[in-house]
Amino acid sequence: MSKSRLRFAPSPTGSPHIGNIRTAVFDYLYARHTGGTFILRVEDTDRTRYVEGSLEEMMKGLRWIEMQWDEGPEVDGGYGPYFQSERLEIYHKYAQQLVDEGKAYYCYCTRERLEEMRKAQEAAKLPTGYDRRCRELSADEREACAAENPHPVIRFAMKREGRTEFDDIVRGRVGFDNALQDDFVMIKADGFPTYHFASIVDDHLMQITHVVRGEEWLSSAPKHIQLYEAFGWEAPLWVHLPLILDTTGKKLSKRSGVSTSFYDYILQGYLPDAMLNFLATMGWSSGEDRKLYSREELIEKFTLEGIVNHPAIFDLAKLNDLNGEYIRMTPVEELAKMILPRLQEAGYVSQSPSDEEMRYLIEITTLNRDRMVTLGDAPDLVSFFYADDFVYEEKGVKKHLAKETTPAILKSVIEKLASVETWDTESIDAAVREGGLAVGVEGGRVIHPVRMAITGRTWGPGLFDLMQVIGKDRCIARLHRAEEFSSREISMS
RNA sequence: GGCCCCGUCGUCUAGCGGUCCAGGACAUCGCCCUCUCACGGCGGAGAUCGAGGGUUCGAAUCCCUUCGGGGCUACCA
Repeated sequence: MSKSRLRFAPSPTGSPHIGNIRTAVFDYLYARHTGGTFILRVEDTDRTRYVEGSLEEMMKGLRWIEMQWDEGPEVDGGYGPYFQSERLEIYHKYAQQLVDEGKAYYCYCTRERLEEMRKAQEAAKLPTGYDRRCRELSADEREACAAENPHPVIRFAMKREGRTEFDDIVRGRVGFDNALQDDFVMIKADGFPTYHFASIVDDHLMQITHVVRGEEWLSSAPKHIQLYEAFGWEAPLWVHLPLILDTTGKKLSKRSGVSTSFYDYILQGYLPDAMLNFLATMGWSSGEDRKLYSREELIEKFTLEGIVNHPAIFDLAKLNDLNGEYIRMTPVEELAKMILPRLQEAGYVSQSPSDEEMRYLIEITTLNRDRMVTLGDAPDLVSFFYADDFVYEEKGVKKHLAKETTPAILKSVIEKLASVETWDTESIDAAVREGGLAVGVEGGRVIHPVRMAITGRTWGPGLFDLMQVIGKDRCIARLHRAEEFSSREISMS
């Protein structure tokens, strides 16, 4: 049996969509699972929707999630070119073949006429579709039409009777009445092929074995099947993936509350493997009660039979949970490197960090890892490790700094801390508690004001740990600052 | 409107005639850990398997009908 060949065929019409990447994930996983080939093909047949740079973004996105294609742009595999815009002669040749065989025909109808026809059909509550006016033109008629419209399209002559049926891997047998099918356009007036035609010619020429695509393509499958029959080619296996919906049950879109742009997730700081895990388990299940899969496990376990047939709602909470898991599984040194660029951008770390800066970063990362949902959380989470002039959190001020007793507590803690010789967590712990005891408070009553003084917030890593990392001098300076602030607050009220 | 697909806890799903008065995960709630938040641990609530008919000794699982949701209906993909 020959090797599987799957293609991911996006069109460069904008920033990569999360749903498209999910389709790519399935292509990639199955290709790898079967030891086959993962192909990237660019369906740039619509010149009006072409967006500069979107292919580059797509390739960057695929590489980011570590799904390198075996054939496609920048990787010649012998079946190219992989840009449909560079395959125009091929399409024309095959289109002409069908015309010559009477299986396709030139259509001279204007857009205006088509538009009117559609309106009339809708008004009469009839199924819309081309009325096949040009399907059986005589030579004379054709000549007359050609004079009227020098840029005809080529339409495929669909069967008018019977049914077109096929087996879909995820849905089983699916069938459509041929009488309801449309004589679709194969070659547009500008000479470019439509998706329906180009993808079939290419899939055949590139020896694609499985067509994996979204369910929105299911109803146009009869066109594709009949095209294969007309050419006498063997059709690939069909795999129509369930759609990804938003929380209102509609196809995921801009207005869905969550972003559909794959890039947004990269920017936000989701990890490639978390994203892969998330995307793979949306519409596919191994049958086990499991949530974490490594890339290798995904490849090993992925089967077409595991694809579910009902749509899935995009659940950001689940993605967040997964990402947190992956962040916690990442070794600190590595995690530190991952958040480094974000901290540099925030101005916390220099462009070429010294060893000292990196050591500090790693200590901070260790302390904050459990609280990170995405890498994007890092700058805010660690801000007080770098900036001394932070603003005190409003509710913490009320609770811990605006109290009559606070200045005395802080003063006492400063005193005890000042005499600490070995700045480790045990000594800090002891000093802070002693400082509280000296003025008659203990536990949280002393720790909370100190935390506010050191971090400006009511929550965060263990106080003594973070103080140890921040250092003695800075801690004492912050305590002084808070003490002054506290006295001011009290006198003002 | 027509055609097609889908329908198990709020969400992702397991389930493929009996071991299911339905299991796991996320979210949610409570408890524990604890200086706080988070992590972690434990526990709870949450689905009459969209509904109604069959078939069968027995159905979430098979059949029919019905309702609901979605997709497509372009010289876009």
